[in-house]
Amino acid sequence: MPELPEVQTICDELKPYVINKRIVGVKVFRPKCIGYPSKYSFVKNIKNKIIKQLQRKGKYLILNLSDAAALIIHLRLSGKLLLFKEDEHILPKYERVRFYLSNKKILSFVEPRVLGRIYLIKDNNVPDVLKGLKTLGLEPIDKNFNFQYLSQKIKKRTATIKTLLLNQTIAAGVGNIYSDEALFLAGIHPLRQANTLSQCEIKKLTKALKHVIASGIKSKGTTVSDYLRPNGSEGTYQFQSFVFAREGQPCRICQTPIEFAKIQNRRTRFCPNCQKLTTVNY
DNA sequence: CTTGTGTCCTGTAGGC
DNA sequence: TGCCTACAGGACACAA
Repeated sequence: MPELPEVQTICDELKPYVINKRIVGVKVFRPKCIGYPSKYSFVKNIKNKIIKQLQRKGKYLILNLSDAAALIIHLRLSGKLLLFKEDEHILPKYERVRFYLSNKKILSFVEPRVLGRIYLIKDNNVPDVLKGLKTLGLEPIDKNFNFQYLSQKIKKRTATIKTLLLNQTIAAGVGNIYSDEALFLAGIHPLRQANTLSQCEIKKLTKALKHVIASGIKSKGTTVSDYLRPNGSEGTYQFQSFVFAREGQPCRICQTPIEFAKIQNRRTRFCPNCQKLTTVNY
């Protein structure tokens, strides 16, 4: 599932191939994947736009286009952006949208589960269907994401800390993988109520979030099922993860088997020994 | 405002 | 073999 490090990797690796290239054509195989506007307007308005800039905000990838337009892509669970040459005649399975670029490259939006979306906006007018982009909180790698920030966001909340880490208005770009990893590094059980965390624990969690996101970027993301980089290669963070996708395997610190719990209908992995459910006061 | 639950989607895995 | 169900989960709508 693409989170901040995965989307950052995609952004970085697409850049050299798409900046200042013109979108000469587009094919929409699955109109559902166009979140805004209609398929008709999307196809009509995107043609001949030039990709001026690429950036990432939270888990959103933003392609700034000529004529004050922007293409915004959210990969959700299983979305990929693959890049290949026109003359390679590659037809990826589950390809939903395909962009033809002026350098004879094809940018392919592949999304088996059809939850990912592509939006085309104009003059910075963000439609309601994209309001998550406007309400993003700080990203853990932001220098302003510090103890004060996180503490103020969570200290009075009764929800579990895991739930709040997945909340994009609190920690933009964090998803299931990196929230589990950060909670492990901070020694905090994912089911802890946020308002029971000590100052020390929130400080540890702040540091852990910054660390796992930065490590994820260095590793070019985590490949466990769907995520691939634009050239089809895999990320490597999964080889260093402490808990993610390791249920049943021994904890790398204490050998206790990693467990999982369902939190907000999400599978959450943790070490029952390193991450105690009881409040710890320092 | 906050919290928890249901929904969108479809391929895959496991049960029988 | 083949049908069925549960599951994966990010974001959002909605109810309480």
